[in-house]
Amino acid sequence: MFTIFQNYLQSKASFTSEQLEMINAVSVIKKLRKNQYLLQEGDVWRYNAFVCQGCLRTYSIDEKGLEHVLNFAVENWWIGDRESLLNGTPSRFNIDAIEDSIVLLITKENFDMLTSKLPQLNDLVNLILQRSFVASQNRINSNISHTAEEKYKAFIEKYGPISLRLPQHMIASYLGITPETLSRVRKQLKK
Amino acid sequence: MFTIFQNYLQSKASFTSEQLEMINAVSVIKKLRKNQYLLQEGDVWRYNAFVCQGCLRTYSIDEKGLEHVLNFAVENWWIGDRESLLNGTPSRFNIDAIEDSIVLLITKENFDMLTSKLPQLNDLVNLILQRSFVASQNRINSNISHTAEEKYKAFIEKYGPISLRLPQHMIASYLGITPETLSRVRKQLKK
DNA sequence: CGATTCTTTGAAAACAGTCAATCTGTGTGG
DNA sequence: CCACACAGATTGACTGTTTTCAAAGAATCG
Repeated sequence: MFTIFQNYLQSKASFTSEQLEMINAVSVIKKLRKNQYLLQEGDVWRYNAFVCQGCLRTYSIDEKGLEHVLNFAVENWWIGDRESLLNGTPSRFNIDAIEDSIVLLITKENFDMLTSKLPQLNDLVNLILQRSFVASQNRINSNISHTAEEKYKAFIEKYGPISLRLPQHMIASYLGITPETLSRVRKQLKK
Repeated sequence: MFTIFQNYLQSKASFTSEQLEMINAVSVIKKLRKNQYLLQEGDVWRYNAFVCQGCLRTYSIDEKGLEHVLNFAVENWWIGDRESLLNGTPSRFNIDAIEDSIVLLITKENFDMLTSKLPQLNDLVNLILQRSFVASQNRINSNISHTAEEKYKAFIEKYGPISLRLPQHMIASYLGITPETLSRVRKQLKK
């Protein structure tokens, strides 16, 4: 599993084997069964987490008990609750595995140590943050501009083959529509 | 106007007067009349911009010619198009002044020079980026979870007195609803 | 195979959007 | 200073979309 992470790192920047060893030394592998929590609402999130294998989701639960999917993450994506990590506050979100998954965890303290010693890693993380921000701005733009059908098409476009791994009711939740509406949208599009 | 920016910087981190001078040296003040563009769709955005005075908005225009407000920014907020800045691509957004405004501009090149020489500034910018990301994630969560009325109440809650400076049709656009719907929501809430 | 979860479908109700008209306030030019 | 134009906000009637509730199929898992 370290190999997957190392391949990812090498594809994004250049690291010596000593540096990779340093990263390995503070990385912890965690296996998750389908439906298993990685983070539960109320807990504080203290890691940087990289998905080696599988698929996870971040979601909130509203007053009525309804789930709202904020993000998905598959192999080679990062996942976590940045708000909780940044402020040390209890998380308002849950993260769980949609498939059996393997994630690589590095505690905030260790990660900060790594980024201070490895400028390439620091730059990489910063770039990812910028891209994440841009992506979420674009998602907001899509949310306020488009109808259910347009949002679904844009989602399929953006997620490609990954979308086939996601239950429809979770995609509906991600788009902010009901599963019934998504089912009808799909029926429309089949023609 | 530099004073406003310096006060802001000092309130967030500690800078020597030489360092502030270095920042001043690459800062450009730009005055904007109400309705004047700061950025037009198709142009490349090359700055980091700080609002000293006034109020601006970032918005897109869809195929039907409708405007969709992505963000507002008032005094002591940063504004710009990070996607265009990061990738050097033509912007898909417009930024214009809602009130007569004054912004402080620093080109990307100069800003990178500053952050490489001033770690406090680098940390500050990184913190802002993280907070911006968290804020936009929360906005997405609100978008997919709430009705028009709930979104409007959350908006007023979050923007406080600033909301009084914004035309209603722009708030409606920000929330992804029509001006008529917002007007009716407000009528409801008056009781 | 039986149980559970997910998806689809139907009908009715709630909600938001569209179009058109009116009202309000602001600012400009005569 | 008034009159007028203009942009923004409100209202009403109507349309269309999405949700809700309920039930029936399909798929998945132990």
